[in-house]
Amino acid sequence: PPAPHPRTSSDLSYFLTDEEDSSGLPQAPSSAQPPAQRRREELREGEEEEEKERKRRRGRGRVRSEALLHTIRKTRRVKANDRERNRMHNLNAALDELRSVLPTFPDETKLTKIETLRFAYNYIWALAETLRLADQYLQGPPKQLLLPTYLHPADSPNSASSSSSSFSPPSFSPPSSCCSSSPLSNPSSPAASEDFGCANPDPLFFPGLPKDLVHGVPCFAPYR
DNA sequence: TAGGCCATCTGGTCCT
DNA sequence: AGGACCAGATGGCCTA
Repeated sequence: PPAPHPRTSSDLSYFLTDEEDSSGLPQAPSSAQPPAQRRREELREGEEEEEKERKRRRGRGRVRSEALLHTIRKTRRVKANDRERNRMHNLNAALDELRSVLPTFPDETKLTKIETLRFAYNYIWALAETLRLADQYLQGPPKQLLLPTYLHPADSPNSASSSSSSFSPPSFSPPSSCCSSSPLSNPSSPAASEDFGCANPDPLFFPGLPKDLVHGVPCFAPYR
């Protein structure tokens, strides 16, 4: 697991300069306490200060010392940071969920955020295209059906990560809901995407369609 | 070592 | 007023 980020709001000392430490503000609890606990206590302190301030305001007008204002601002900032961190965690969780339903190559490193979004775009497009062509087939089967396939980000010539240009996946696993778990040939090699035809498309990737129709699969890259 | 990716903080703006 | 959202800044980690 990745090491925790060294700079988090859990460590309140990050917010305190030397100057602030000597300003008479409540000092952060002893560093012997876990940072999270320290932060919670700091937060409680700030909330208490805020409550006192509210009462004071209700009572006899606004009397705020600079130190108090500073504490209140700091408390709000810490809360906002927590919310923002949580929001980003939720966003990342959603991205992870999206990754989990996309086809992946064995031993492939995790897709980056931008790759995940672009790949999802392509993948959905390819699935929609497959449905459309399958529908065409049902209207009247052509001799040969050209099915679309998505372009894996690792294969995309316009990939966000140019560093992946040397990537040469031997096979990939389709989503579990798609078909068998047997390794499938990669339907979109860079060369194939140039001439719009993949040499060895695997029919397993197109469940429910006659094998002889799944042939000469073109490789599209709708997202640029 | 440079560049890419990421997590986090931060202040501004919008919304409820 | 407070929370959500956003974009810029910053610094750490990793890889070529």
